[in-house]
Amino acid sequence: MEMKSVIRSLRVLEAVAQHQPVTVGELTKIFGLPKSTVQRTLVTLAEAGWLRANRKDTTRWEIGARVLAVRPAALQGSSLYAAAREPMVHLRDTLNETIHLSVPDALQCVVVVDRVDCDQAVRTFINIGDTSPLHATATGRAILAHLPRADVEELVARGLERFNDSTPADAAALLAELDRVRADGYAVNLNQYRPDVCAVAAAILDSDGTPLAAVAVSMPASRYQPDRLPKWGRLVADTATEISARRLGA
Amino acid sequence: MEMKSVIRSLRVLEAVAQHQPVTVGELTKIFGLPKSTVQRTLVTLAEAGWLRANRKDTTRWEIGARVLAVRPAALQGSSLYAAAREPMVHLRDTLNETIHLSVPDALQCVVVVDRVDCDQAVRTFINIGDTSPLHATATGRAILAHLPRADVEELVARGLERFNDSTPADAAALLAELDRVRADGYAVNLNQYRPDVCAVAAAILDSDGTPLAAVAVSMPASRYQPDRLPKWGRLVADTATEISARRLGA
DNA sequence: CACAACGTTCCATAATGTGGCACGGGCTAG
DNA sequence: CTAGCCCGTGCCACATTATGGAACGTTGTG
Repeated sequence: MEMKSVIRSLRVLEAVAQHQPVTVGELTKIFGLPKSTVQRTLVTLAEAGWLRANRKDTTRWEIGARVLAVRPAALQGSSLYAAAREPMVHLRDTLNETIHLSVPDALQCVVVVDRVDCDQAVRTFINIGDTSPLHATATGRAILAHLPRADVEELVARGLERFNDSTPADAAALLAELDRVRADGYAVNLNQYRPDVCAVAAAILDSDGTPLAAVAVSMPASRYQPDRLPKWGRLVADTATEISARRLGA
Repeated sequence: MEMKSVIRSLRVLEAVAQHQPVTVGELTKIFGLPKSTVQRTLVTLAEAGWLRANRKDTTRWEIGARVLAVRPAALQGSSLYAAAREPMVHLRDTLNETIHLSVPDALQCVVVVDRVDCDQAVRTFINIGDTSPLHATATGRAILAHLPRADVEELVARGLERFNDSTPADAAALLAELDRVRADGYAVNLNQYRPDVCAVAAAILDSDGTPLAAVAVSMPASRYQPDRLPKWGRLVADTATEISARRLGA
């Protein structure tokens, strides 16, 4: 409602990130704004260090380095990030599936902040920065299971979007699943968000028990084997515990 | 010169990143702006998803997750980032010193984008997002050595800031050093930028030979041993080569 | 209990961003 | 070779938009 120029500038920044390196003309088509407005916005963002002209084609714009100094608190000082790296690589080596690290964003969603790829020919593909709903994914529920009951109810009150038949439909189903997550120490998602994607996740906790993030192993549904779940769940949970411990020890 | 509100909003965003979680009052002290202006800016940034209220203390603001979807092209798809991780950990394990990954920012500076810590009691401390000049650091010169002569001259023309007596003073000194870097395959920095910090770095190249980034091992000057330089240089250069290869293979 | 400090809201003011237009350079088709 | 086109860039009168002082409500403290 306020500061339209700021909001618009940030949208432009996001568009540049998506299409970089991009020209003024391309952006005017995306936004339907006058050329001069887009141009001015780009110059301003560049002046602030958030954008820069491409070195090879100076009429194309790309994201500048300033962006890297601005990171969510969970990643600040790289404590979570650095602590997670080696355990994630180890888990990938053990399971040979893609491993993700995600952080919650204010009860809205979880965001993928890091990824370790496997070398399978068929594998899940999720980008750093991608978001997904808390209630419909293994990562989200691993985190939800460690949040106060009130927060879960707030989330339920906002409505649980369904992505297909297996997405938890109501508060009861979700709460029962969260109980199971707490009992087992890991969360599971079988095609409940993206079709054909299964995942097993566990929460990374702060010293006071607050869930800071979650690690997950995700795979195509075709490679999911129910009988291996207890073992995989334990491995993921152990990885999360190891990361929590390293973060606090550092 | 233009769009003051946008520039100011970005400064506020950066300040929040530095001090998060932070209150309106603290920010007004930092900027000397009226409370209402800061407040409005914060709400606007939050509306755009770049900021959010802290969950535990809703009067404190912190960086939102949206930021993570906006990354420089060099890191896009995380190919560099993911490719670099394991070789960096391996190098750290071999040398037990802090390892950095940095990317150049448009002939202006290099930015640290990743870090693997060692467990030494005394160690170098550089944050992700920190920037340093191209001509005065090992990382910068490792990259400069692989840029066209014209680019180096452009940089020289802009002037070479000196940080202490050992910083390269003129074009001749810098060009001679770059020749040495190309011959040896690694760059060295002995207290030329930050006092008491030594580093050995090597460039990570794209398929066409463009330098995309550089890996560096950095250590307190007290642990630098000249006789080990050839061996360390070779290890760092091998790590850079390995990262280049992994990135292209992926 | 009263004061102080803080986050939040409101609104008249003018400063600020807007976008139509025009310029110049590079590219392509005739 | 040149005419026509498209693109990035710079300008400027207009009015939309952000500004910041002042007032309000709440919290915690002496």
